[in-house]
Amino acid sequence: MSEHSHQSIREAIRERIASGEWAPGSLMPSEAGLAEEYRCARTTVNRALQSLAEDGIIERKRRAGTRVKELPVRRAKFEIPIVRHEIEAGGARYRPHLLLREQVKAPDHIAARLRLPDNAKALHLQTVHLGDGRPHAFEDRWVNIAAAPGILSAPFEEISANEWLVRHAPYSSGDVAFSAAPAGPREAAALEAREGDALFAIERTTWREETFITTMKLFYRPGYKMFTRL
Amino acid sequence: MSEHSHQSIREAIRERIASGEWAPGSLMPSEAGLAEEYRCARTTVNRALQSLAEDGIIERKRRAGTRVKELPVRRAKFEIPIVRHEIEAGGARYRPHLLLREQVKAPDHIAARLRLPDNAKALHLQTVHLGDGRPHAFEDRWVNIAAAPGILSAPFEEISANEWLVRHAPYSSGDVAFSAAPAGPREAAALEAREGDALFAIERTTWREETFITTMKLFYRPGYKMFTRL
DNA sequence: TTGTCTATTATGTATGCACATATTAACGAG
DNA sequence: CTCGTTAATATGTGCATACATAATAGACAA
Repeated sequence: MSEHSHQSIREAIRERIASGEWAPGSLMPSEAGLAEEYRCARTTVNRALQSLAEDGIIERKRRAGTRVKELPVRRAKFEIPIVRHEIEAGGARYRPHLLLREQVKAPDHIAARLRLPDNAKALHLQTVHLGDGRPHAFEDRWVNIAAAPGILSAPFEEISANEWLVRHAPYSSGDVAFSAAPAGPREAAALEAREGDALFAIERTTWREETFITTMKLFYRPGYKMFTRL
Repeated sequence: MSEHSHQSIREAIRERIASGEWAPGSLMPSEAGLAEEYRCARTTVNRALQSLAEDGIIERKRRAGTRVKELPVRRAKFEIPIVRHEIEAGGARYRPHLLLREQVKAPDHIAARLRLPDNAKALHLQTVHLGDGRPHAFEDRWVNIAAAPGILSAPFEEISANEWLVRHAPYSSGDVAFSAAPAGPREAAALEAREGDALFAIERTTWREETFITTMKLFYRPGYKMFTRL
């Protein structure tokens, strides 16, 4: 009878929701009630319900109680892929190949995104990520040099810019955008694709406190898919 | 001094990691140690650390202790977008427009994905999601009729198939794939785009227990981006 | 009727404690 | 020195309790 563990209770409740026992939008029993039903402490039920709330399955409000979400917006938790891991997971040998490394004044939209002072130079990097020598993704990156001391002498033939930055300029937050983009001449050449091919792209900008560190756009080879589970 | 709340402790620790106080890969103080430092119960520190572990920032092992991840794989939690919400969030009026509704034998790759018995018919739906009358996304969906009783008489002129299914055939799990695809004649016509345009696409298959409910592919209008935050 | 105050209630969270469990380190027998 | 046993230790988790906080319902007054 008593399945007392926040995980099992979580799954039991989730199942009861899925079965329709509590309709979308309807009020569920209180923590105290469920605790009695499952013969466990309220703390345990609380943990189970908080977990379900985090996943967007239920909604909780003080005093008002817990209710099943009308439209269970599934909050998928997925990992921002690290290119090297993707490639190695496929059994291939990873190698980053640096195509371009220059210090120049960044174009306006990049300077704005990194909040660079006027006329400041930034580090511009272009890399192809290779798996067993074949192109997997093309990366176009701008780095705020002031925010990443030492980057000018980093050995990007051995380690990718991403990994160097993670180790030497830890960031606290960032934003990400996923999109589809047609391959331009640059991307087509780097990925051995045709101009105009539909490429899956990830843009990412990261910062720490008020300091912007880097912004990049990653174009995957044609046909790439990013998977996750609900 | 004593900031005792799992949230504030979580942020404090996160900040200390970001600042480099504990290098990637290195061992952090034990829960007991941190509890003493922050003058709170071990339970509270435990909660803070579990939360950081969920986000992929630290790694914990019994007896071995807690260590900062070498490559902090950021586990971004983001919401699988609901088209209606996206459109309404932009201030536009949402309307689904049903282009096709047929009961036919599903093509092999669809039948396989839904685990349909041989020669079983499935419900095939094609919908354009409109915002203020302009196309926002094109949806191509197959539904396992046996898993969604009543769907044959659902009023898809008023409610989108997605919302009908969420309410009447709750699912417990699913998988999702993001990709880029060139617009075919169908997508181009529905989205008022040109053939070959790069479209952002989401594929989703959902099931409950062992029963597959539906599989669909959603093509967004050219230029669409999906945002999230780390 | 309308607005304000108050009591009630469900969730949020901190605490101290006990015990479970995985893993490592130390130890001892051969 | 090697292998297997045992002890030590950090995290995992449950419980009872206490109090905080938000939101609501109800009482009461204007």
